[in-house]
Amino acid sequence: MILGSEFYARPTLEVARDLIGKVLVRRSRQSSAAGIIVEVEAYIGEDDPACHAAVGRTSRNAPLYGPPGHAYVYLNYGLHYLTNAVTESDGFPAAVLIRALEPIDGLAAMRRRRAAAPWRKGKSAVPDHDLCRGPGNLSRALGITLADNLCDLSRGPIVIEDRNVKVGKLVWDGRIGLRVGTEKPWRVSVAGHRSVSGN
DNA sequence: CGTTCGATGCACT
DNA sequence: GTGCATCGAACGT
Repeated sequence: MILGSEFYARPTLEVARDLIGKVLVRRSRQSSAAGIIVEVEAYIGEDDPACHAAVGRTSRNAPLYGPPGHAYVYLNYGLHYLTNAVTESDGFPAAVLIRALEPIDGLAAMRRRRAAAPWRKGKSAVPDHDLCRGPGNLSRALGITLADNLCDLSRGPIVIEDRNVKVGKLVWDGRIGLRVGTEKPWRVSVAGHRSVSGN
């Protein structure tokens, strides 16, 4: 069952917790690729120094201020697309960053897209459990680009489904890879999962 | 093991 | 001009 906007129109920490174990799917022309969400981070409001909305509303972060249940995709470090789900109410800037997936569908396409990265030329194949490990990696594996920014998560090309997947115990800790706001325990992941980043 | 650092593009000051 | 919500290679223990 595909999650509708009512799922996202809630406090961001609840949405973050409930996204663990859901299935992120991206459909392209022929195939579709999917994985179980095993790691996310919450970014909440203009008072959160790590949230893009901390600088106020700009053209880039405008999706954060829009209706919940839409994608916020942006280019980071000039190299990586990062994928977020917009949460809370229309007008309040908040989102959940999808940081890692356990690949379950479309592995061949994932391997092909990962291998196509310029820095992987001549390198060995990516192990399956690393295909969607890390926010930049999962976006590349699923073929997510700026074209997916603002897409309706209940209509695609990116959708998130509840497939009644059972996952392990959840852990909350500080967000990683940030210069500010690392003290807030707003990162949730499946304890000990191989596909979780930052280990 | 651990830590450091370059690649790379664009939003923002 | 500055600084990233990253990745992975290249070092040093």
